[in-house]
Amino acid sequence: MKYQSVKGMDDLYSPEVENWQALEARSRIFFEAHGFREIRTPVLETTELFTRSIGEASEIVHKEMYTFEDRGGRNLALRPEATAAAVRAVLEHDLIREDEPLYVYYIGAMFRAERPQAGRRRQFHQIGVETLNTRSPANDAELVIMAKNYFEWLGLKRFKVKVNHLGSADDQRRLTRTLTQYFKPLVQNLCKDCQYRFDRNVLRIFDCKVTSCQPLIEKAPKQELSGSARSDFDTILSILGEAQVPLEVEHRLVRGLDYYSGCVFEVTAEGLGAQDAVLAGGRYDSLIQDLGGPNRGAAGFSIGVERLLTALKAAGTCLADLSWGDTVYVAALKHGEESCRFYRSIALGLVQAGKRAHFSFSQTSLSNHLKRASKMKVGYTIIVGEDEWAAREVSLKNMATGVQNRLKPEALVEGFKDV
RNA sequence: GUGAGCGUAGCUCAAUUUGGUUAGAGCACAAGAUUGUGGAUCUUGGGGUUGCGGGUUCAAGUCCCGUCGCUCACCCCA
Repeated sequence: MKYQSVKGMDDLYSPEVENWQALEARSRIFFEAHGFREIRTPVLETTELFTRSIGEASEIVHKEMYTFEDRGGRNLALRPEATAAAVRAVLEHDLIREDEPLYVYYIGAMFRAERPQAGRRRQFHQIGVETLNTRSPANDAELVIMAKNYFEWLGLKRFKVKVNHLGSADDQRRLTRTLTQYFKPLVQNLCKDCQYRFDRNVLRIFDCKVTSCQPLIEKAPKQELSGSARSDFDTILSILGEAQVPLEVEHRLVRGLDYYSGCVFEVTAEGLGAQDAVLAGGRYDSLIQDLGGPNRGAAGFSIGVERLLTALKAAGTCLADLSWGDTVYVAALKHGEESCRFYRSIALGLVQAGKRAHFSFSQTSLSNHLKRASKMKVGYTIIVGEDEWAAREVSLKNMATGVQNRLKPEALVEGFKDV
């Protein structure tokens, strides 16, 4: 085979594509019902937008971005995520009003040059929301509650909600200091990856899954929230408790994008393999200002579409109706210019009747036509053979009951009632 | 970027203890039994450079090397 799709980038077609269509449609309904409006931004942005927002040192920017120089010498990147782009667009068009929160959502393709594996593609898709110009802990809690309702509404049965609070900037600096002190004498006992993390970002050691590191991590000092961070997190937890969101406070939950600042959360689902996070998000209070805007807080989350569809499938939930019950199989046995016009009028009648039509021009026996129609599980079959053609009529057959009527094409729409 | 596993028909897989004639089966597809009436059954049929290239051998789907691709995991993340 000469050509194939680029590694980690998939083609999508029926019947899988119908699930995507259904998920996108339902997500739009859900988030628009919650006051969010869609924002569509280009897949290409200047590389700097991402190095600024996600962080120069982050893995994503460091080695996973598709970057290139265009003909004008501009450094561009395929977006690895959408939050920075959404904020850029909102600032560029001055969409933030003084005392009004701005709710936007997006659906689209993201790109990261990682080695593909289960739940990880180089082109993948996210559905995400951003609540801009918000500061209150209640807002963060609402996001988590909305996420929970969204998954339940879609029919995802078993999922876990994990939350954490990264603390104030001071808290984070202090934790980094104490962790560095704590791990310093233990470095040689840590795994190779953790030794690397120790040098680059101690907080990441919490992500380690190597068993030999676990005892050391268990005993490591936890984040001690101070002042408003403490009270904000308490407020969030109590709202989520009232809303009966079953959650786990995961002190080890740290996000890999530098712009996250306060409350962070994650939803994991079953049946996903090693990459089991289906949603992740949190507060990013300094990003708007970092990108040249006013000092306004914000929070949001994004959902991995591929992972969500996998999890829904594992949960036995089917979003798309793939039945062919409203499809009409047309056995077009006559060929020629005049019969072609005849078929076009039939097609029009079917559209008016709200049916889908599958025209088959195969030169095969009627018996085989009906065999195919049966296998496709269509609701009706229209036969136009010698007899019908001579009278310029059609035979309409109900495949479930076997009832069949001869009709003029004009009477076709009404005819569905009688078979 | 690191590691492991796997590439045989459209799909899922076979092919005796390092090898032995013409690489098989199920599903799917197509035709017929039924020349204008379907889902079952039966019969028949089309389909393959065994991913690609090289090597060892009288002989390679099978063994060796390389290469490409896929998968899973690490890493990272949605």
